Amino acid sequence: MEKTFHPADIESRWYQEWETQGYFAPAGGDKAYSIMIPPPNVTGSLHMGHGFQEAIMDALIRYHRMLGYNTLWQVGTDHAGIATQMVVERQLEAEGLSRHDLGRERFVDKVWEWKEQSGGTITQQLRRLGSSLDWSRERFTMDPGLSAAVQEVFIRLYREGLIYRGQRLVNWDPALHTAISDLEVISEEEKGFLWHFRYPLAGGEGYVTVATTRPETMLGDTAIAVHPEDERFAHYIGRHVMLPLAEREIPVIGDEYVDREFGSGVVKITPAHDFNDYEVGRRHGLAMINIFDDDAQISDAAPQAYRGLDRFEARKRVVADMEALGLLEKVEDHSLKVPRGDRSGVVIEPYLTDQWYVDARKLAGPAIAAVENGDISFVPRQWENTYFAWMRDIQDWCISRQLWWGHRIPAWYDEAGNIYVGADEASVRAEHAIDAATELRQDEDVLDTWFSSALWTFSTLGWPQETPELKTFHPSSVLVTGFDIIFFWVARMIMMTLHLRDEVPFHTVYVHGLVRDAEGQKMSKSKGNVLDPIDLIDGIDLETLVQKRTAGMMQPQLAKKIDKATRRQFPEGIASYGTDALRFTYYSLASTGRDIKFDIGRIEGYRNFCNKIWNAARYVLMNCQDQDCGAGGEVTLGLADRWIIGRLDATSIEVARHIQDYRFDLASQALYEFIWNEYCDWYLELSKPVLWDEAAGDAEKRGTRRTLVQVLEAWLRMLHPLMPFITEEIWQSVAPLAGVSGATIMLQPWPLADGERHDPDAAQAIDWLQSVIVGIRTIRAEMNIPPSREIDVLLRGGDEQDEKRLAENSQYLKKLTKLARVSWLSEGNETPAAATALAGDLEILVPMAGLIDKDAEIARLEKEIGKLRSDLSRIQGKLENASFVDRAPPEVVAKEREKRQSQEQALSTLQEQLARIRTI
RNA sequence: AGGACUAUAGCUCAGUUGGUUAGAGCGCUACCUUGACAUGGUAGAGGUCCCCAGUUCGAAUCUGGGUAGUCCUACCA
Repeated sequence: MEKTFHPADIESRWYQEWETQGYFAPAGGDKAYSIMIPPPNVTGSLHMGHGFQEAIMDALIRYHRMLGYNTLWQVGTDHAGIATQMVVERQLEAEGLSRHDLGRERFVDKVWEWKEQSGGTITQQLRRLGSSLDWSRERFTMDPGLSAAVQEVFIRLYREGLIYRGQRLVNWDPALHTAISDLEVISEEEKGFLWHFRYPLAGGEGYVTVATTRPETMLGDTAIAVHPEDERFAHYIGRHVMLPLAEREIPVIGDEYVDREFGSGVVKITPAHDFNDYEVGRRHGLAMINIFDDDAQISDAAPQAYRGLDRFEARKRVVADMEALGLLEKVEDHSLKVPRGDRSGVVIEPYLTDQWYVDARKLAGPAIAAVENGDISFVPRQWENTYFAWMRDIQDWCISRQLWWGHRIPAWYDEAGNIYVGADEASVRAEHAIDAATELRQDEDVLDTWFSSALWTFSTLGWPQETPELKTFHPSSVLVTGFDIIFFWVARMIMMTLHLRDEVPFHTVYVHGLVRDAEGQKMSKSKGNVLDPIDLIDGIDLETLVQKRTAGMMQPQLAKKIDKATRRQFPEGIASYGTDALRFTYYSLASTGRDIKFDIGRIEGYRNFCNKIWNAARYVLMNCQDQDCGAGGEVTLGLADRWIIGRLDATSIEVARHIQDYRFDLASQALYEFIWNEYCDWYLELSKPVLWDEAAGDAEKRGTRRTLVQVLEAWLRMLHPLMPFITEEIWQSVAPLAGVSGATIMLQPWPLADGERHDPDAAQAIDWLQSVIVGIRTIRAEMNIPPSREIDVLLRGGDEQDEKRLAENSQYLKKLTKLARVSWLSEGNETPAAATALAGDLEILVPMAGLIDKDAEIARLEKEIGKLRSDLSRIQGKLENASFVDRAPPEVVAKEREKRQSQEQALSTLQEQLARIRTI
C-alpha cells in the first residue's frame, strides 16, 4: 500500500466492477426496501444539491442492502419540458432558425437527438458519486411505458371529471409562449411607479382619479371600482366614466375588494389581465377585453393607435397620451411585486386562454388525510405544516403547456369544438362513432412535466400493469427530497398515487436542507457561485474553474465580478478530494437545518480522515499479513482488545440509531470519533506494546492481531454505506485475514450489534489507563519535557483497584508515555519533590530532579487549585440551598455530594503538594 | 399581511425527556519528523449559549415579549 491515499484510481475500478457484476439490482429477501430517485433533468448536469441528495439515498440503500433487505434504488430522469425545449430552441437560434421553421415533428426529432447526445452526462456523474442505482431498470418519463401510463391517467381522470378544460386566466409566459403553473412564477419586489389617471365622468362634470402600476392595461378596462362604503366615492356607483384613449363608457361599480387607503381609493378593473380584476369582473358580469396577443403585444381589441406595440412600449405611449390630454394627475415612486417566469425571467402576463386543469381540491382530501393519520410522515416533522397549509388552500392545477416537447394531450376536437378524449384518433372515432368525413384535430399542447413526475413511484414499476415489481417495491420506503419541491412534486405524487392506486407512494418523506455556498448564498449559475461535485472529486485548476463559471454569461460585467470572486475564494483552484471525502462531508452537514453552507474547509478534513483510515489499515496489514491472526491456536484477549470490541459494538448501535433517525451528521460523527479517536489514537497504540514486546506470549499476540483485523473488518462494513470506495479497497485485503470471504463488501452484512460484548471491566481499565497517561502527558507538555526523554513516575494514594490496574497496564503505560520506571510510593516513604497530576484519587508524581522548574510547577498547581476552588464553591452553593436538597431528585443530590467529596479530596491533595514544593 | 425557521467558540455546526465543569471539526498557540499516517502526534488557549422578563430547587434547553436575519404563502390596483 502507498503511504498516502489516492482515491482516483480505485474509484472507477470498483464502480465498474460493482455495476458489471450486477450488485446494484435487488437480490431477493423477505423484506423490501425501495427508494425512487427524484428524477433529474435528462439533459442536465450534476450540482451540489444532487450530490448531497444522492449521497443520502445511497447511504440508506447500501445500509439496507447490507441488512439483507430486498433493495431497489430506482433510477431515471425526466424530460424537463420547458428547460429542454429552450436549450434546443437556443441552438436553432444560433443557426438562425426557429422551431416553426422545422415544424413540430422535425423539432421533436431534434430534441430527441439532443437528449441522446447530452442525456448521458448526468447518469455518468451519478456513477462518479458511487450511487448504487439499479441501472438495469433505468427509466425516462418520455419512454413508451411511462408515456402510456401518463396517457392512461389523463384519460381516466378526464372520464372521472377530475380533469377538465376551461377558459381562465393563466400565468402566460410571453417569451416561451406557454402557460405555466403558479408555482413556476417567482414574484419579487421591484421598483416601479404608481400613475394617477383622471377618467372623466360620462355626464361631463369632473372626473374620477384611478391609480395604476400598469397603465397599458387601461385599454382593456371594463369598469372602475370603489368601496361601497367609501363616502367620497360611493355616490358614483351606477354612473359611468368615459375611458380615455379607448373612448368607451364604462360603469363605476362598488366592490369590497377595493382598499380605500391605497392609491386614490379608486381601482380600474381589467378583468382579462389581472387575477383580482377577473374575480371582480365575474361578480359583476363585466366584459373581458383581451388587449394582448401571445407575444404580449397590443392586439386588435385595442384602439388602432396602439396595435402591435410591445406592452412596455404601449405603457410609454399611454402615459404620454394621457399626459397630453391633461389626464395624468401625478406619478409616484412605488415598489411592487413583479411576477417573472422562473425559466425565462420575463414578466408573466395574466392571460385569458383555454387550458386543461386538474381538479386538485378533490384529490387533496385523501392526500391530507394520509399525512394526518400517519400513513405518510415527514422528517423533520415540521414540514407537515408546510404541506397542510398548501394542501388546504390548493388551487386547480393547470397542466397544459404550449410546448412541443412533452406528452401530447390525448384530446381531439371536431369543427364544432367538441372534445373527445381517448388513446388515439382511431379509438376516439370508434368510441364516438365519428365517420372519416368529420375532421378531427388533436390538441396541440403537451402536459406539464410534473404531471408525469407525479406518477413516478408506480409508473417506473410497470403500472398500469400489475407487475411483480409493483407488488414488491410499492409503496416505496422513503422519498428523499428538498423542501423546495414539496408542492411541485411531493404533494402531487401523494394525490395522484392515492387516487390511482389507493395506496401511498412512500411511507416517509425525508426533507433535507438546500446546499448553499460558504456565504450562505443560493448556488446559481447567474451568480457564478456554483460548484460541480465532480470538481471536488477530481480537483480543478483555477483558470479552468474561472472559465467554467463565466462561460455563456449573458452580462459580461457579471463575468468580471465572478472572475474576481472565484480567484479570491479559490486562489489555488480546488484540490482533488475523492468521492468518499465528498460524501462524508455531505453526511456531516446533514443535520435538521434548512440551509447547508458548504465550506471547502470541511471536505479537506474528511480527505485527511480518508488518509487516516488508509494508514490505519496499512499498519494493521503490516503487522498481520503473513502472521497468525488467531485463525487457529489459542488466543488471549487483553484489556485493550476487550475494550475496543465493546466500543465497536457501542458505535454500531449508535450509528444504526442515527441512520434510523436520518441524522447522518450524527452517524458520520460517531464513526469519525470511533475510528480516529478510539481505534487509531488508542487501540493501535495499545497494540504496539503487545506486538513489539519480545516477552509477550504468542496467544496474547494472536489475540491482538485477531482483534486488530476483526475490528477493522467490522468497522469497514459499518462505514461502507457512507464511504463505499475506500472501504471496499481495504476490505479486499483485510477480510481474508479476519476469516471473512466474499466478492465484495457491498453484499456483506452490516455489523449490527446487540451490546452483549460490552465489557465494563475492560472499559474501566482503559479509562483508568487513559487518565493516567493524559496526566503524565500534561505534565510533560506543560513542563516542556522533551517527548524523547525517558522519565520516572511515582504513584501514590489510590486503592487496591488502582494497584491492580497498574499491574495490568504498566507495559502500556511505559510505552505510551515513554517511562523508564513506574513504581508505587508506599505510605511513610519520603515524597520527592515532584510535579503532580490526579487521576481520581490517584496521585501521579513526576520527580523534579533536573526536569522540572519549580516556579512553573507552582504556577501550574495554582491554576489547577483555582479551577477546583471555583468549581467547589458552585457545588457548595447548590448543596447549601435547602430547597435544592429537598426538591431535586435524590440521585441528583447524591451526585452533587459525590462531586463535592472528590473535588475536596483533589483540592487538598494539590494544596499539600503546593505547600511541599514551596518549601524546596 | 399571515406563517415558519434560525440566533451556541474566530468560522461551520452538534447539544435527546430541563440536572453541564456547554461539545466536535476547521482555524489559532507551543512543542515534536518516535519504526501506519506532517493529509500526522501531544498539550493548550478560546463561549454574557442574541436581549429582557417569567416558570422551576435548577434554564443553552420550557413560556411570554423584544431584536436581528432567512425563507414560504398571499397580495394593494
